[in-house]
Amino acid sequence: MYQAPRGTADLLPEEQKYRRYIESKAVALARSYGYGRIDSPVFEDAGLFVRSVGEGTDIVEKEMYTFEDRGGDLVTLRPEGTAPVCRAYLEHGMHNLPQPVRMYYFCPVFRYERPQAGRFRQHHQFGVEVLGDANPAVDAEVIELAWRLMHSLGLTDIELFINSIGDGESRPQYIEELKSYYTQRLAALCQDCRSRLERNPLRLLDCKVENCRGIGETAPRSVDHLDPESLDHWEKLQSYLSAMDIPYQVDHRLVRGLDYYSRTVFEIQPLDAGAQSTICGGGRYDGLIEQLGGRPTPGIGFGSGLERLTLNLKRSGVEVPDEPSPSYLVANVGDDARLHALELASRIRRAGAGAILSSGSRALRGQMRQANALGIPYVLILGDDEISRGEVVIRDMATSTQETASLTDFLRSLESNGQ
RNA sequence: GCGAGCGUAGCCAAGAGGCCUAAGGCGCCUGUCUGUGGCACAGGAGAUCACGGGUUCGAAUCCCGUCGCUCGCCCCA
Repeated sequence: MYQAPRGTADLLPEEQKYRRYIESKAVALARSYGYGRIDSPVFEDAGLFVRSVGEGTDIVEKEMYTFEDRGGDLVTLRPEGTAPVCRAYLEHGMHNLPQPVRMYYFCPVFRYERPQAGRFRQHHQFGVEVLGDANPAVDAEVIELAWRLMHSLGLTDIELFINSIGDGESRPQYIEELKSYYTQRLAALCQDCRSRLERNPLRLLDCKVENCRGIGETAPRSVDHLDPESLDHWEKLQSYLSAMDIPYQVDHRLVRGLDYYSRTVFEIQPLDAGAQSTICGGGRYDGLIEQLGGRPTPGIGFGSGLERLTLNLKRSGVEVPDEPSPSYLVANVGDDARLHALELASRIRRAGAGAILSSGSRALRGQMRQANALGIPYVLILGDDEISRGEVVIRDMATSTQETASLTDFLRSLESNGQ
């Protein structure tokens, strides 16, 4: 038998309410901040991600689904949400729109990883991007949006971590300093950290190994090596967050695994953090548009994993509303009744209400059971007697009461309710 | 990519070499109730015991491999 590919999952009907819930909250919030939706293709030219995410990153080096299509083009299944939005910004000349341009998206994301709790090969993200405004007030707005999204979902036991990793000017100097600090302590470092030293020095700070952690505590901090403008940006961001009553913690070890970030980076995590705990992560990427061939254009955004959000909703016992059942189930007894039931169900739907046509192959008892199991509030009963009199029995399942009405009256009241 | 645990019907599971033509529960279907749900009782359907190979007179049970899931690392949402 076939199974869904490793690291992928079917989202079954009974799970959809979580996805629907998150989407409706996220859309409402994004729209209230003036964001417009964008949908980009599931696959892109492979080069887009190599250039934006960065050649040395894990994502590009070993996690991308890249293949040659039948025409010989090298394409990649989207491994993250930001680069395609930036590509679209450039492709559609959005710099001619009033700046900044605010966009949000929902999309599947693909990374060839080893699956475990909260980590998949295909997952889904909600994300936002703001392009064309370098002001720290925008950083604060984006972070506030992320923070308020979590709260509107009912996730309140969460923490916000922020850091600044400097810009293209100051970062190389900081990285050099970091390297020399770690090089002096090379003997005490774990194997991974030794290779990180050359490959991705910023990640040294994030090592979980006990020894390296200790070394990281006293390592040079990026915020102490900011150029004057980045420092100003950093300080303003913090004062803005405070002004909006958003509690945050500065985490000097917070770095992110994508090369395009500059200045502000942030993450939101649940308090009882497990391994794959980050439910929202983002940052500023002022050099990215230029990197992709555009004019220098600042940008900032975040991504949030829908599967991880769902996991946390379940863990925290947040009540998510069920998707409503249709109001009516049309039960029928006898071959003649089937035709009339079909017609009645159709007319109910045309009047704008929901109806399920019961398979009349079972006894009425079985049809009632089905209505009960499906949570249908009203059962309409059609048998030979009702049909010959042009009537229908309307049973209210919650109160176990029922009345007989004429079909035309019933449909008329349905239509007037619909308007 | 590395380390550890697990894999018995749609779901939860008993089972530890022969008494397994695999217990029980949930769910599903039917009946008790000739046209009326939720409760109860009775019955029924549903499993090549993840897959492949091996050991043995005999394997769900032991061994090996593969696949999948879970947990940790790495990395990230």
